[in-house]
Amino acid sequence: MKRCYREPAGETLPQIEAEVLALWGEENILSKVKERMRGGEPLVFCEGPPTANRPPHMGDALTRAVKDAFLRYHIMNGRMVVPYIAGWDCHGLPVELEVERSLGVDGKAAIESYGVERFNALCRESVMRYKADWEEMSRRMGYGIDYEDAYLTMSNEYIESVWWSLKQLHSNGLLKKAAQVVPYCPRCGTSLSTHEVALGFEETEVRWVMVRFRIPSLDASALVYTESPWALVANALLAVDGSKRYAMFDLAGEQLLVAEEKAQLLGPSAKAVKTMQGSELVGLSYEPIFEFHNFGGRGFRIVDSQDVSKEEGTGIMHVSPPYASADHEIGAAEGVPLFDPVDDTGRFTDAVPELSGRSVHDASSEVVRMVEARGLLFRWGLVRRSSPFCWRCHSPLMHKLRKVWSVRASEAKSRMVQLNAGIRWVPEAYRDGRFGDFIEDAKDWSVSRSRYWGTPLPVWTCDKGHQVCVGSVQELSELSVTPLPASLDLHRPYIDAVNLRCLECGGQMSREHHVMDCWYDSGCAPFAQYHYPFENMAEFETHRSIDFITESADQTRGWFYTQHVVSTLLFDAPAFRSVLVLGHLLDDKGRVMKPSSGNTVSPGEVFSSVGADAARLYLLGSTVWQPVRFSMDDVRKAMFGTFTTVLNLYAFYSSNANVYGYTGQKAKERTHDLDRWIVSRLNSTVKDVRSGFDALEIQSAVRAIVRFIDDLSSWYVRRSRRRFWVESDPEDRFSAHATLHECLTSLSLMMAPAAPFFSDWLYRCLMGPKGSVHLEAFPVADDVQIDPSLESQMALVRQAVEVGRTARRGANVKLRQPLDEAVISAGRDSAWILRRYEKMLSEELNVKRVECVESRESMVEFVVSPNLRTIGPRYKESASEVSRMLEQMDGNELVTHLRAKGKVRLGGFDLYEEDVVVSERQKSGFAHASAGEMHVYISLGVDKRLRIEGLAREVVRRVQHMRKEQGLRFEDEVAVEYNAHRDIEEAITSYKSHISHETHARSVDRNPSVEGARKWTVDKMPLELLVKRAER
RNA sequence: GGGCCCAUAGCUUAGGUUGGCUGGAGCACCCGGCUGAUAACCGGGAGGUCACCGGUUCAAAUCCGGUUGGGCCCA
Repeated sequence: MKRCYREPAGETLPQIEAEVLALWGEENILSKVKERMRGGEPLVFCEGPPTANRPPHMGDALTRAVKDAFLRYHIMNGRMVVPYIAGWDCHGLPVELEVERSLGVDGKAAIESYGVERFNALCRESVMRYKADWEEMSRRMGYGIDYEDAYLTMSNEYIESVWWSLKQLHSNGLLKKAAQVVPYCPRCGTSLSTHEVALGFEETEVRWVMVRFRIPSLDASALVYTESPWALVANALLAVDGSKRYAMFDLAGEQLLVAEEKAQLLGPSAKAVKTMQGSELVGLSYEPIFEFHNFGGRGFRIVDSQDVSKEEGTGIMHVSPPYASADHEIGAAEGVPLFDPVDDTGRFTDAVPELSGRSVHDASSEVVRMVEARGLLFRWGLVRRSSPFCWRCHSPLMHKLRKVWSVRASEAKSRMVQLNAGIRWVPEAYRDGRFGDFIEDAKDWSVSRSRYWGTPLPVWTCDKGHQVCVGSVQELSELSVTPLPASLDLHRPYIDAVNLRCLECGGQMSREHHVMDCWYDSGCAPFAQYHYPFENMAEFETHRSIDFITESADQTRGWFYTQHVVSTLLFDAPAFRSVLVLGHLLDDKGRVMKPSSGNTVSPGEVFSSVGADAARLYLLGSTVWQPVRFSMDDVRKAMFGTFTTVLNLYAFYSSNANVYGYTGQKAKERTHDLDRWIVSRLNSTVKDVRSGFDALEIQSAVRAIVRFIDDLSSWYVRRSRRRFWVESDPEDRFSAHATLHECLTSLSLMMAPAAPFFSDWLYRCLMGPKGSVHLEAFPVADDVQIDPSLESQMALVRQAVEVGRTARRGANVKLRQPLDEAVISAGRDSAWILRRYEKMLSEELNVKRVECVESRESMVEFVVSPNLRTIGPRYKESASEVSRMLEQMDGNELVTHLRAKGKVRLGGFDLYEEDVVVSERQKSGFAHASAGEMHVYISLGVDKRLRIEGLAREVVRRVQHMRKEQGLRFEDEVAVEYNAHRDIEEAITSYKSHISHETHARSVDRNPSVEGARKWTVDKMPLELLVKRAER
């Protein structure tokens, strides 16, 4: 016989995936998908570019699974994803650090002596290497997107788009250079933006000190608290809040000055001697702790500042202008000359001979000693603080005055808030919560970095201070003093060699040696991925905003933010319209997966062990915006059943379809309840899955699919089994085959976004190897096929079956033993429904008859006993006679009478309802179980006829078992020989044709001396069986 | 110290917007069934103070307030 369908032969999920992956490669499936979606309604997407500086981990796989499922779903629905390309974040400190490490060099001086050209070449190589790792992982997990045309933030085209944006900002006054106190990494020698700082908080112990500043005119010492003792070296001023009260305290004979409200700092023994207004202190001079600089006579005074009130401490703040932004503002306002004794590596210069060459963080304890040596240390201690570290090299950060370029994000605060209101956030709380709060308080964004591997800041200046911000390669070439080389790499050091002619004075201009914050690069991705505005004008102009992005929650201050800033300033439009924020991936113990904790799981290992689809289905079935706990074991446990069940459903389908020559023809009208039911369930499921995807609640889509698989397996196929091979009713057989075919095909389509490999494998098995599930449309629910009342009826039937089986089990009667009768009581409506399914119920419960009743009264025996509390006083000495008579009565009869008439006359005595205690007893001879209103009673009597039938089924079962052991296909015929106990023999002879039919036996013969037979015991009776493949 | 999110069986979790019959599943465990899906399939049992305290209500896992614990973010 020609077999139309491939029959599974023990393939595992990873094997199936490897097979499908190879097919996709051979067929170049991606180009077919792209071709298919051409002309569809655009869906603008942007891959949040992973930084190609480390191998991908499982958390990255989660993000990609979500992106992929989303895109596949919409592609199947006819959307055209633009631009449908991968993207890679190539620049920045992370990459440089990786190279520094591999070269064994540390710091900028070492890089310069190694050579920027060679250094940047290595950076490029490093990026390409990690990019390859990422592509490998992404392809293996089925992330369908164009990797060949991926955007790279290091490409000349991308850089040109970034330059274009910078020129727009520059000409609108939104990109400016100014001296600012900024977070600074001494090791990396560059400043960081506020949101970069946010990425690197770590818990550490910080040394605090309280020091004395002598104020000769008061004959007292001002107490000052600080957690950066080293900055005392550059102290220029003290500041108080003029509007506050201050007090002088006497403590062990010493006069100490602090804010009045801070008295508790000094302890109970301190006595206030005198109080004064802060403004009275302003203008007083104090004795400097150190005199490394004299500040031209403008320093060592007490000044007034609003910033003091915000400070923790004593209410008196020491001011060291280069190391805090508030301090810098105060210093500038007071006209204090700048004194910055710290170099770019964070070390003290020769201006502080005692500390020269020591890094500021190391020097704190030495500074404390120096203060102590001068007798000015009041107290010190350690405190746990979460303080900022460099998000990449983990050096402690400092604040430092730098000339930096910054983007005036603060000027667009309110517009950013307005535009954010139109963005759909999932979960919603991010919009006004974490993200909304952040943009409401947006700070200027310092974007220049004094580094090497990055988009060069395209600003050139001449001797006269004229400035030009170049916005394209074309413009560069026009302004260049010498012709540009044919293929100019826009990176350093090549770009540094390009000098421009100043249009204002004709002088020569050279480039500012900064590169851009790599977050600025990625913030430009929405338009730079198209090389806008140099190419693809239409693609970008028609949409402006991305339709959908998704990344993990840490991008709230990262990519989500930088895109929003750039897009608001440049286009006055939101960068994206909807965003799904993902939670972190946790390990099996609920801890965050981090390379530093050593608890990461390698995606490759997961995919080859349990399969990418299983991992995907597991991840996508979780509530992805909350932290997701992940362990390989969980994936195996949770998903193994789902895939093997579908695989076995298909195995069942294919073996039957092959034997009966069914090849996928459509069903005509469906009449069988089970067919109509599963098709209804199928269409309901399609609805649920769609609404899950549409609402960005992918987990509810996945769960609906899993529920359907369970219904298909545990009810539809189980109940329909025999229909698949029934010879007598080919119409019905056809209907069953066609229905299962339709269910499996739709299932493969529904599973395609979440499990792209297995679904395609299944689809090709069902529909032929030429097609692919990914070139098909996502199923559309047909409302006409949905029959809610049928679905609820079937649920009722399943409940009745479950209760009935519980009853059998309670009485310890195996399902294989046929019984006479089941009585189901379930209330009027339910009984009415169940009657329709009596045949199904009798098969499932293996009874000859099913009776559905509305009340269970007939199944209950009433037991009556006398209530002596009322009878006793009334009938005195006759009471015992009344009791005896009562106990002999038929309970049911008595109760019926009593309930109808209200009293009963018994041997001359009147009895009322109150005189009779009625209790219920299950009718004997029945097993009983109940659930809610539903009660099922099953008759337990087994007469000879039932016993013989049961024995016949035992024989069938054993023959089937032996067939399977011999690996026979079910169409193979066998010859059976037996020798058995008399009773079993009687069963075999009575049911010979049934047994032959069920087991495909050509002959069933008794043989008293059968050789090589298997010995069984059935109900303590011997049974010897020999099953051989029948000769043709 | 502030903000956001979370807490349901041993584990993973549904339900919570819209308060309402007995709080559903899956895994693991124990028990069983089926036998033309068989290294498959199906069922049952046990297991819950719905974190805690208080409030609103005829009625709270659900709404409100607080407490504790956890996660993330910030200062």
